[in-house]
Amino acid sequence: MQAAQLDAVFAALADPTRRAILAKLARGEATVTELAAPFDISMPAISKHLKVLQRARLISRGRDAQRRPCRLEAAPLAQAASWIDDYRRCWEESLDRLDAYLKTVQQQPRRAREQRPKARPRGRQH
Amino acid sequence: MQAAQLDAVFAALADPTRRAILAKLARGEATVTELAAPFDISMPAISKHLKVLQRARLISRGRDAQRRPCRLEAAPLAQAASWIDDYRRCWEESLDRLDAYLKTVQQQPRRAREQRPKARPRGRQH
DNA sequence: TGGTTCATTAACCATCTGGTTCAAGACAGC
DNA sequence: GCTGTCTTGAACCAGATGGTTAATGAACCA
Repeated sequence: MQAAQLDAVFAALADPTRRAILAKLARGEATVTELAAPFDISMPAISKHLKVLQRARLISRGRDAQRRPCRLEAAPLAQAASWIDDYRRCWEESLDRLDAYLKTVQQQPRRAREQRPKARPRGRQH
Repeated sequence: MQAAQLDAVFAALADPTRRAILAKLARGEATVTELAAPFDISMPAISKHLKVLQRARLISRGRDAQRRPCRLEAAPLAQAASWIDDYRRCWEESLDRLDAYLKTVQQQPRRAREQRPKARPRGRQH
């Protein structure tokens, strides 16, 4: 996946309105007015959001008379997930550090817990 | 995970410089100058990127004399992956459509997606 | 002490983003 | 045709973003 495509996908996912639109589309095709209904913003605003999603190829659009139904497209989401996935090995280490940290911290008085930056346990890294 | 946190994480991931920084951090802690080295931008620009990553809690920072080493933090990445994961059922449908389409088009046996194991990372949060 | 290194802050700039309103395009039904 | 519905386009605005340069802070070293 090219960088620019990843840029577009993550940028598209960074807005709660757009995530909500995707959530609705996950339950099936929908028209623009249907997608707009839950939100308190104007139709052109929705149209812009759809354009962002479309540029990221997260949705595709059809035609049905005056309507332009939207449908969720899987591939870019899968690719974004796959990008994150590449870090799994590293995060799992980090999650292990987190676990260890929480374990040690939960046995300490609360006051000591509040300024953390220096005290974190440092796992081995590669 | 709250919406605002997801916003911050996806927005942070939407920039190629920041993704490259994360990629480097995946191989271990690094100082700001080390992180800046591959890029052709000024140190304050790197500093700003780090602040974005830190606001998204994707990195944490320590202190070592004048240096402020950065470290990858796993949890928010895992949470972002998990958000995307919630759509898996829908995308797989769509990916299946894609597969079927490719099959009819190129008339080749498709031993597709064996490279998507992806059982959700360790059911830790959610 | 004073110089050097590592990193951040301040001030500024151009561009992008998310919203608005008003106008227009595309189509169905009468 | 005319009218109403669904959707997009154009123009505009405020605030965020990604970059710059110059100045400052913080810590080491000699």
